[in-house]
Amino acid sequence: MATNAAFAEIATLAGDPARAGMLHALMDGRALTASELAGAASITPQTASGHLSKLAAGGLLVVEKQGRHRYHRLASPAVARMLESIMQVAADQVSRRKPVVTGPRDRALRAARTCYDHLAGHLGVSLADSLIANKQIELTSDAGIVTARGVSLFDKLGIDYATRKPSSRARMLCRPCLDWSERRPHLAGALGAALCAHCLKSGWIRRIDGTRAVSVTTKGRGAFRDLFGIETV
Amino acid sequence: MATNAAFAEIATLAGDPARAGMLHALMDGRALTASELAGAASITPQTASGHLSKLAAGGLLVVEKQGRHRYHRLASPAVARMLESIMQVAADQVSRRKPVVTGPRDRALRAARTCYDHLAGHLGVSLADSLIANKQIELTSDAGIVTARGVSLFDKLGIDYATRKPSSRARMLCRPCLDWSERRPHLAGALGAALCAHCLKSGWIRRIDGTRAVSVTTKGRGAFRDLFGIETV
DNA sequence: CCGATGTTACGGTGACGGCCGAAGCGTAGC
DNA sequence: GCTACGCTTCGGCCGTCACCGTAACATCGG
Repeated sequence: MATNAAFAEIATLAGDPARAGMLHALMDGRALTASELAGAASITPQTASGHLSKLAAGGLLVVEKQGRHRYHRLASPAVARMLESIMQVAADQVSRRKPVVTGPRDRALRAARTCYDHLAGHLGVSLADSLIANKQIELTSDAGIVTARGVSLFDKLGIDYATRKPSSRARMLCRPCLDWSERRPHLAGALGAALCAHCLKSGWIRRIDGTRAVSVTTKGRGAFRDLFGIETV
Repeated sequence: MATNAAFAEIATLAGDPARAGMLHALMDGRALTASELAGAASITPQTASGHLSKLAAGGLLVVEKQGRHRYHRLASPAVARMLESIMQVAADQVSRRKPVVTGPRDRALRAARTCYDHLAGHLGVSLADSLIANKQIELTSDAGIVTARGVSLFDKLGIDYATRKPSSRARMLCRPCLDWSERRPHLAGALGAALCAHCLKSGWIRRIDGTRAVSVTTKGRGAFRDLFGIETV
């Protein structure tokens, strides 16, 4: 079967430690240069270049030329979802072997980070918990919906959660995404992306240098407390 | 980062052609013996044995001893979803290069097959289309819901689509799954699994020997025509 | 035009891993 | 017990691929 070979090819591309590191670094949805990715994967630029051409040839990345820089980005949300799903399975195995190894440098990542286009980490899970507790969304392991209460909340915040809305406004769709550090679902999908964008735009959170981690601003601390009852550290 | 190594390990496990073939064969959710899997991957039993121990050690498979047979099965729905998501990315690349290569022996698979625990192929997509057209479900690329009309339909059929139902019966949750052969979403999640189980239990479809393909019975042909307006060949 | 920077191409080296043949172990049936 | 069968382990062969050094190629700034 031809699909079988293609499957193995894609998985092999993701299977190399160096390439995995680069894909991991691109999971925040931004575009990075070959040198930045080389640093992220701890390899030389020329080795990274080879990997990147393979990833691009395999359709996992798209490349954007801009002067003497070449920006690399995940090719599609489908690729991001694939990486997420692999991380979930990997997280299962890790936690099964070791109780939990909280790296000191991972603290920021575990506290709050972006996951392609939405929020993850303790902050992401807390937000989802708050929305569920206040009956603004409902989540199962497979799917999620926004309730009428949720619709009014997001309207009030001015969050445009859908380009084309389904038939009923009370039935906005969203998607759960298992958090690899918290091991509980956070909010993904179109609504998760819109919420994350709103947090960034409003200055509630800020990206930390070149990582996926984000920090909560003073303004954000107040907003999360007032709107969602979340105390951020 | 430790998670990075674990990620690469999982992806590498899925990346070998032989292992990919075995995982592919296990995608229907059943448990197969080492010999059957060796045949599916076209390798000798001793080679298969090595692969299977690695897959089990990596947590992708669980093994069940039964006499002198050892049955291998996907470890969890999360693993199945991971494989699905890789197939989706792989399908994108395949179709991008070649117009579409319909293997003669794949005909049955493309017509109707199981995808871990739900229906896929032309039949699966047609079912989803019918449910959408009749406003019994709504699907986006991320999520889906069952409408009130859908609830009454599944109640009438006696399909128990959820163990614990969410607050409102009119808002049952389901999940879309991009079909790799049809390239359009079909119905997955708890509802998809329940619907597939009902089709099997009612004798509407039957598994074809040891493959993922299913055939529509005469009884099923009538049921699909009457209930969903689908003409099966 | 010239150096600096970012990126790609090539060749050689080393190691990891898949593959099979042969042999060892456990279970089932006679 | 003995034989048949399924499965696993071991040993050695071989191909593949990641890696880096060196070098060539583009682009930007001066």
